[in-house]
Amino acid sequence: MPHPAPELQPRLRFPDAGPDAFGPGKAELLRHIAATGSIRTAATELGMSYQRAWQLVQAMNRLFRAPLVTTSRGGGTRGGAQLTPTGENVLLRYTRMQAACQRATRTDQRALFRLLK
Amino acid sequence: MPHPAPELQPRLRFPDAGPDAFGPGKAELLRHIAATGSIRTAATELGMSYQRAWQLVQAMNRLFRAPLVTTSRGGGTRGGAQLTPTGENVLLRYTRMQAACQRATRTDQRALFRLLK
DNA sequence: CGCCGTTATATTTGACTACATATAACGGCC
DNA sequence: GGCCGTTATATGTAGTCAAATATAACGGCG
Repeated sequence: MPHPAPELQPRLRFPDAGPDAFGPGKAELLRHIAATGSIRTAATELGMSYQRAWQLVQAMNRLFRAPLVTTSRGGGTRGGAQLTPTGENVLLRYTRMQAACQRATRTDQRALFRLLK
Repeated sequence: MPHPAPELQPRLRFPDAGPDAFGPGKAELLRHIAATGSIRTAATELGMSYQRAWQLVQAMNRLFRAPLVTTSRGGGTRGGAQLTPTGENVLLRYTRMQAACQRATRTDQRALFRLLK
């Protein structure tokens, strides 16, 4: 079963459709930053430039009342990045929302995929 | 109660994130075409150019096995556009999926909105 | 006080997108 | 066969966006 049944990953974005909104891209970046402790490493793993990742982090931090990611430069650890409690909270809820949407739309998803070319 | 509680409109797109994918924009266009019987009128109502609407219709028709919109030119009716059964089906299911996602994520939505700036 | 890998910023270049503009084609009806 | 409002297509242009490039700043540590 190479294609276990095509499923759409619901792409939730908020608060609007603009490019600064929080969506699946920023969520994925957040996951990698949490796992690696570095914006640069996360960016490399996702195949995007450091600048792009940095832009996204800035946009995220500006979007919420409190920053989602904190950073540090230099020192013995050579700097790095960590998720704040707010960041962890946002990531947790977003992930849960994705799963909930997936569950709630499974039947219609399959029907629609059968209509695709 | 002017703002009855900010709610995110889940922006479902499939089959991927590309610009040709079916999402809320094409769904809305489909609704207006169904209501007005004209691509041009629908485009005007949505504040977009006819060309843009036409591009979207083309992309939709190419995406699915059967076209979602049929068109006719000239004649007594001066031409127009209608939804095919497939078009009606897609629109129905997409609308239902939106509503299901809305329901399934209400709690997390509110929590996230409280964190926004 | 220099080493190091990271964060942080500025600038330029090229590609892509959106938009306006223009024009053709259609075809029942009078 | 001309009228009409719509569908359908082509083209040039401006505006926007992504990527590449280059460089500065940081600061614990040996």
